[in-house]
Amino acid sequence: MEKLGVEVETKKPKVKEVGLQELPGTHENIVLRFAPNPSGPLHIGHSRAAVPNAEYVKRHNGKLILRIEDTDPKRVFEPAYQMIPEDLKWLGIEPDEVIYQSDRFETYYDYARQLIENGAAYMCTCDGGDFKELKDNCKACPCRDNSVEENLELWEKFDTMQAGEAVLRVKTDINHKNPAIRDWVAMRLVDETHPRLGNKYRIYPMMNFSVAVDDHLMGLTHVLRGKDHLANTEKQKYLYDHMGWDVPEYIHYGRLKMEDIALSTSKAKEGIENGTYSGWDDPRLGTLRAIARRGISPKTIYDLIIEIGVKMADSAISWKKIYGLNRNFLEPIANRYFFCENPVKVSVENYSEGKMDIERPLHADHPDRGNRHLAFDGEAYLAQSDIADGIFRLMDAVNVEIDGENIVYHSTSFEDAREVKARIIQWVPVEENVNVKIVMDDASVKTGLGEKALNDLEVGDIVQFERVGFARLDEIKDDEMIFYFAHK
RNA sequence: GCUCCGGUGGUGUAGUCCGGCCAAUCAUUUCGGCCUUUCGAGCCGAAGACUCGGGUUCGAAUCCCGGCCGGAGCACCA
Repeated sequence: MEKLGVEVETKKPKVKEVGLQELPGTHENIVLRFAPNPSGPLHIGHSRAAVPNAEYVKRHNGKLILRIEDTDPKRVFEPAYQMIPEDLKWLGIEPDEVIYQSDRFETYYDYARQLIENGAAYMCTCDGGDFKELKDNCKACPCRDNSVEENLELWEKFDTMQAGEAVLRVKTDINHKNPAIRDWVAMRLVDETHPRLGNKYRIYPMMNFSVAVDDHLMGLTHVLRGKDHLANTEKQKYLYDHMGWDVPEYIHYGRLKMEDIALSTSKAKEGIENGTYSGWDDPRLGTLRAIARRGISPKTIYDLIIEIGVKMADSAISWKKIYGLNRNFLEPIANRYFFCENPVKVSVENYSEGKMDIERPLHADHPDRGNRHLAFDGEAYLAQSDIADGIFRLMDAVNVEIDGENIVYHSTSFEDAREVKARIIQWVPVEENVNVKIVMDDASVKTGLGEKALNDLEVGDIVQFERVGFARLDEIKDDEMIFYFAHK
């Protein structure tokens, strides 16, 4: 008995984690960072990195750094400097500090020099191909044996060399079983004009170098990154080792595959430039701003990413899942309205009930929100796709029988409609209505009429068009309202 | 090819480290029913999974070995 008791006690309590696993290592004064390359606005894939960082910081009252990794001028898209913080804000993420790597070149140079002085890095003037040949065969290149003095001399002259003529390499293990790890490049020459630096510098740090220096200097306790950085983590550990720094806790998460939108930032940019897409918020794109425009709640994305967590296995997220979650947010807030696509004006023969003022609640579950009013006096617009032979109930109004071109009054009560199992369809009054366009998720447009109560809406409001789906009001024009379709 | 990493319902997850409380959690999805009124919302209900084969063990989703499948990296990109 006693033995059993001891065994049970040594076991860690199994705490049910909600979504994110507990952070390894310290939970005191944690410092995390989100470090995107400013090549465009944030994509849904970026939220995979941003959200867990922000969530851990929130849970442990830590510090979140937004670090803009703009050390490759070819991959900097200037507007992204503004777009990234905007997109983070939409997600509900406010970094405690924003840092631009392009401000820190002098720092990188200091550490590069230190590394050379320690004999941990060397200037390599080999041809790239030749170096690879040697490296792949576990052979050091001739430059590796140069003295510290020779290296320092080359380092001083680095700035005057031709791009490609030399690089600074960090010594690792030339026999490392993974060739990718062997003596990686820390600094190279770049002649491109940098959007923030102009042509002030020619010596640019490689990502592995600037990231490791910054992660250390900024006191990162944990580094969350995709598993595509696994080899980089190992490379960077050599640098920590050379410098005698403590390594942070590394957490690698798997790839996030998103169905339908395999669109990379560069492809999206190209499509925008050639007119294929209307902009970064084109509904076909997977950018956060496109998703926002369609009425997807940031909370949906945030929660979904938390649910996916930071495990190493890849995951594929589907629109169905996003829509399903988002529906839970939208259902209680979105008021209901009628919309008829490709409206057809119909007159109900033999209708003699006179003018009806029909009231329908803005939301069936929230009567306190009030009612909309729809007038019916024997005529209405119906959606073309709803017109077919049979008995139909114009929702809350009358029941009609359609037979080819003829539309004849059948009855008025809902009970009569039920009795004949009439399908219930929505309609729009002929006197008072508004022109509505709905931009669908494939950028096609549904054109039709909506009820006049839509006039009370403001841009940004999300509604549910009954039997059509949820949509966000994007723009109010003089003679029409433009919605973006979210989902059913 | 080489190096490394994964594999729980259609999808996303919990459980795996420390084997039994797991005939496996929750969400989404699909299907069915309900609803004085969304054939598309809502409500209720149901369906559906441990990659395979060996081994260890009284007992394996969980530990070991092997196969299969999938992914990533192999840049003077990040």
